[in-house]
Amino acid sequence: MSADLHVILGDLVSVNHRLTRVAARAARGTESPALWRTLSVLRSTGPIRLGELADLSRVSQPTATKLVGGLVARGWIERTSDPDDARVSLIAGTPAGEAALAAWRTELAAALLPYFAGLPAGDVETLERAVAILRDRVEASERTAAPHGLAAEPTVSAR
Amino acid sequence: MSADLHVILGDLVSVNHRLTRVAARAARGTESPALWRTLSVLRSTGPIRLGELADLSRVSQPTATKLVGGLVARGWIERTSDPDDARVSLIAGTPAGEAALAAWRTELAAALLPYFAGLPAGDVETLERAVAILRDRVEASERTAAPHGLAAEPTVSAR
DNA sequence: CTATATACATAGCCAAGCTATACATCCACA
DNA sequence: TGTGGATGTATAGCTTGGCTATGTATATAG
Repeated sequence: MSADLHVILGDLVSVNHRLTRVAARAARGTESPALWRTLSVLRSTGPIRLGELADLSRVSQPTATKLVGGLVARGWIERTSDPDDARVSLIAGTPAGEAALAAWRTELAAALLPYFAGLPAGDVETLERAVAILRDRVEASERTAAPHGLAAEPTVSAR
Repeated sequence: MSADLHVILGDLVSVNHRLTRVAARAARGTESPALWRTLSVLRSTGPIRLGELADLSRVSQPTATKLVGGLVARGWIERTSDPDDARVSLIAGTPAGEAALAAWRTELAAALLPYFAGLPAGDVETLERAVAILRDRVEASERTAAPHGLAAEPTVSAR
């Protein structure tokens, strides 16, 4: 018998926060969750303008500006100006950024692996499906979130 | 067939970060994830000393000191001194703290609910089981958490 | 051609995380 | 019975990521 969705969502967010701490400590030194999140959004959308990036990342525009600054400094993204509108800057990931993101994911997964060692195959599959469900919901919310009508392009299934 | 656990874990952390942003924006004004996390740890352990709280919360001791300060200021926890050891302060939740935590969870869940509306019963159940699995792993890691000092090396049972 | 709207940047604040270090207390042992 | 090292917390000071409010440049409408 399934508990109320309310309860599940509360538990989900709680356990997420705890897992985040475990991950942060497991992957010592390699931190900057916000940067990875931003990169990961960029990767799933392709080049977009800064405002769109902010909306999709669910952060304010000034926060996006800051994060973009950090990513550019690391050479993980590039800004180009829109020829049709001098106000906007288009943000795109670089190969270096993609490589860094992949490296982080690998390292993080390796660090977390011991905590999940010996997990029954059925549980692994449950986690996999849960991740898919969550990603779907999050991305659906992103699609309806962007007040920039232009962003309506059916978001590429991120993977 | 199930993808590699590595990939699943990487995806899990990624989607967690995104979900965290969604939750943060959904539950506007009611923020302070770290406080809730701390309260929630306390609630599941009962009164403990500050150092233990830091280890279980997976934060450094100074960070725990800060968080505890904030929680005391809000009347959500209490510190009492250990009669047997004048150095330690014992931290315990208060009824007010428990009520606040419950209220937050309710509010958060309500805010997230729209994103998950119309989720098939099977998916709900998957999420529920995933939450249970994750909680189990996180708490197992807490049990073997670093006794103090250096990084938490998960004592692997099956490597 | 001005006025308003839009896209981004800047300023300035706060919370949460960290390391390094200081302080207070306990405990082992001569 | 001191006294030196261990242990538990606190303090200092830094960084990052988040926010609101506001400034600046460009676009567009009338």
